[in-house]
Amino acid sequence: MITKKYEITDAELEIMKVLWENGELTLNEIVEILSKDEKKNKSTIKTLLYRLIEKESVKSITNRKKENTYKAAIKKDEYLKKENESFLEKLYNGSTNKLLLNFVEEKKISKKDLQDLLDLIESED
Amino acid sequence: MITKKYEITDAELEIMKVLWENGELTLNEIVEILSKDEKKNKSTIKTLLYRLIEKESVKSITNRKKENTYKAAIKKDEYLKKENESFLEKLYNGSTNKLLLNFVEEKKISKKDLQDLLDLIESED
DNA sequence: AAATTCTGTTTACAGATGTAAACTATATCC
DNA sequence: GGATATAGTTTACATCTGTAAACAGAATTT
Repeated sequence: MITKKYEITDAELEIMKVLWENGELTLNEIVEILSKDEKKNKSTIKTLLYRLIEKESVKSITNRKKENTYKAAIKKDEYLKKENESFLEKLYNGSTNKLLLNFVEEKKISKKDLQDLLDLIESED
Repeated sequence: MITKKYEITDAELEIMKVLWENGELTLNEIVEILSKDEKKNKSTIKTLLYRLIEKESVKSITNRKKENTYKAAIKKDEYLKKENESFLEKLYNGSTNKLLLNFVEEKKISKKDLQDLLDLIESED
C-alpha cells in the first residue's frame, strides 16, 4: 500500500505549518492561530485536520480528561525535500542550476546572496 | 474579469512545454511528440489543448486548406516567474535565501555550483 | 455525389480539493 | 440526572483535474 503521507494539499499545508511551528496543539489552538490571517471556518479546519490524520501526516493524541491534541507526524524537512524535488522536476527538468540561473535572471537572487551563502558554507567546513 | 492565463495544471503543462520547445504545431504533431514519453490518448490531448485555448494560454491558428496550428500564447519566462514566486511564497515565505539554504542543506546545490554562478555573473557585468 | 474519415467542439465522469454543515458521543452546567 | 454545549466523526456539495468518448462539420476517397 502506497503511503500518501507527503501529498498534502494547499489548504492542508496551512495546518501543517501551524503544527510545525507550534508543536502539539488542540483544535481550538489551531483555529485560534489560523484565525489571525486566514478566514477559515472552524468546521473547515476540522475537516482538513481529519484528512491529514487519515493520510497519517498528523497524529491525534487522546488526553485523559481533556481535548485531543494534534501534532505533525511528518518532518518539515522531509516534506520540503519532496516538494523541492517535484518543483525542480516539474519546471527545471531536475536541474538545480537551471533554477538558480533563472532566479538570478529574475533578480530573485543577488550576487551578495550568493557570496554570503558561499561564505557560510566555507565557514562550516 | 480576471485572467486565468497562468493557472496551468500539470497535465496542461506538458502541452505547453511542447509548444514552448517547438513553436507552432498541429494537433497531430503535438500528439506525435508527446507520444514519445507520455502515454496520453489523442482525445485527452485535444481536451487539454482546448482548455488551454479557453484560458488564453494557447492560440489556435486557422490555416487555409490545412489543419489548425497551435502555439503558446504566454511566454515560458513569465510563466516560470509566476511559478517561482508562488513556490517561494508557499514554502519559504517568499524568502529566496531560505530556499537557497535549504537546497544547500539538501545537497542540491554545491559550493562549486555557487562559485560557477558567481563567476558567471561577474563576467557579465 | 455518397461514404468515409478526420478535425474541431462538446459532453461525460470519476476522483481530488476547498468549504462547511450534520450527526453523535461526551463533557459541563444547573 | 437531565439539558446543553462542544469535540470528534461523517456526510455533502460545488468546482477543478485527468482522462476520454460523443458528436458535428469539413476534407478526402471512391
